Amino acid sequence: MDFMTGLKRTDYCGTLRLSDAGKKVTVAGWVQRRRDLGSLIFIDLRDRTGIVQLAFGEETEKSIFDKAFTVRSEFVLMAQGTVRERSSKNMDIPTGEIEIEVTDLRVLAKSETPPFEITENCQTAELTRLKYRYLDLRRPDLQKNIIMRHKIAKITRDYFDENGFIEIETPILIKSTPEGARDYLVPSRIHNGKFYALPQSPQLYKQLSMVAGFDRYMQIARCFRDEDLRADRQPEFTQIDLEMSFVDMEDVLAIGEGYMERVFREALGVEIKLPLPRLTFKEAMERYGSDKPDTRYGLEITDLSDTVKDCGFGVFTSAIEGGGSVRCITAENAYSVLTRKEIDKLTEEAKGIGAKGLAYVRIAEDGTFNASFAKFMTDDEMSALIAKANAKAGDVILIIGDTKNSLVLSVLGALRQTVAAKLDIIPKGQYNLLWITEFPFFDWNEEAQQFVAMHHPFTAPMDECLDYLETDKAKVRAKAYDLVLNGIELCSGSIRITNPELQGRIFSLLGLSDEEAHIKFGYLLDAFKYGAPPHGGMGIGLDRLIMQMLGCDSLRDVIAYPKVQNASEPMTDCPATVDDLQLRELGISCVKEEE
RNA sequence: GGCCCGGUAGUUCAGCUGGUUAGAACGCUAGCCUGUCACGCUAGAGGUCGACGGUUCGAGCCCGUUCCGGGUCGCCA
Repeated sequence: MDFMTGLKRTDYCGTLRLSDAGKKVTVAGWVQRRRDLGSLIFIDLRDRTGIVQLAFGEETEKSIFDKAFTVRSEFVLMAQGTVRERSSKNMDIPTGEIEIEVTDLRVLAKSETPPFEITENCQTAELTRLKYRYLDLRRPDLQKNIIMRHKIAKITRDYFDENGFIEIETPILIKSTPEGARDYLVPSRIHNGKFYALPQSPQLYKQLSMVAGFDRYMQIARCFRDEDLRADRQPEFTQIDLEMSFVDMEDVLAIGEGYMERVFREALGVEIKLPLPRLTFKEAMERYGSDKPDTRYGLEITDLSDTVKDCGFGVFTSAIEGGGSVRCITAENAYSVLTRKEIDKLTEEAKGIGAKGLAYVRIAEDGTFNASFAKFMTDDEMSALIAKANAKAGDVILIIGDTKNSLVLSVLGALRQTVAAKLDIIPKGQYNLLWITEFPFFDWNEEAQQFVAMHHPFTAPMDECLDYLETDKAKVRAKAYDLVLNGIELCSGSIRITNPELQGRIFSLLGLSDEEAHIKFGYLLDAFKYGAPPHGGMGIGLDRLIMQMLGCDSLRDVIAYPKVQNASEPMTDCPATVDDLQLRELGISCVKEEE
């Protein structure tokens, strides 16, 4: 093995061009590939900027040539030499017009044969890649993603700094407030039997920072939730956390969408048109069956209730009589894709989410149709339905009826996504951002048989809803808003309650006694006694934003060291057991679960 | 916790109706090769078919259990 003695890197591999010809350079990097032609050897050397070709031939000193012969993939090299124009050029790569005629070569580290090739678009199983994440991250596509992440973080800090925000670090070891998601707990050695929690978000600290007078706060904050993973959900994730004083909802939305405009322009060169479109929660649910609709495609929901309320099909009429509805989506030109077999799959999906069944009408190109319920309907009823659904030859109508409206809508919302994917009608390279506003304040929790806060208990109800907080909870809307990008929830925020009296009222409506409220949030309530400015804010999911901007399917592609589905990390194999001594110091006895 | 999909050389995969010694490509090793750039040619090494149990004369293949991974529902104030 060699040392770097006497050499200092002058250039990155991927940056050299024909204009550098004749220049004496020193480069450093990893061996992408060695091509041995006998008395000619070429080595592709790679660093984070790209690849450059090192050339060894008859003009090369023998000891250098022999060293080049021993080099293998992923060896770490430093090479000094002269840039020269190639006799045969490779126009497929940016440095393909030149090569380095090597005069000094150092092998700084050898490498075993890696478990997978370090190339773009690697097909290797993700688990293997994650076990060797340091090799995976060496691949150009992940390098690109992580460097883009850095760039976006930089733009973020610039934007909020320019808008008067102060970055404040809030603690990672905090008090557990067991509501919402499960907390990750950290045992205390000094206080045996007591625990810290890792923050699900810096919510209360940022509000306290408003009481402290910082006026505008931001933080690129790590957040933790001990819940099951999804492709777009990691147990630890990063949020651009914001809070602003003396603002109403419009001010917060303006800052939020200004940020989106800036980050898309500077990081991607994409222009986002402002103001962003808005939908109320109610409208989003009725048109798309989701509070995070993907508006890149249509397939909107149509209410058929009026059309079928007197028809002969009992499933429909009883749904409506029971206080529910019958609604559909009309999949255009889906006749050949949505076969009986495919519709059976959709039916299974619908049932999985709680629907009792899925009715359909398939209209052939010649205008004839078959429907699962045709025998219960007259011809007139059927044509009225098809007309209301705005369906034509070649279309497929998918219909859900139920006594519960919310179920009808959410099932159609799910089918809408599945069908769009099957029909391949989701445009690529499009970024549909929109705000969802006027969220319900309360959410009925079936399990607990009580109303809980849909957002969090510090969210302010809309002014016009204050009068029926006690009398008609289902109608109360909140000053809460989400930002949705291509069907993914990107941000969530609200204007907060700063009136201690109103806060007390909300706590009691949520079934939280004064005493409980005081134990859990006493410090916040106390703080509000000393002059709390009106404030509100939001959290922007940084990982999800980057994932969408880069067109990735999984958060794991934009997080350097992510967790896998069972919340473990394959490389370090955590979580792991600890010494008995460590447990004793913490006053913890490990109880193994028995069958 | 439920459901769906997957697990065969280092990697990506094939493996028929259960039937000889489990194959291919890439990678790896060695030799040859003066302009390659997915270099080429020749030869070679490399396998507990995720694990355990069962059915069978015989299991990579069938059955059961289990582990691991991916997706999803529940869950995620």
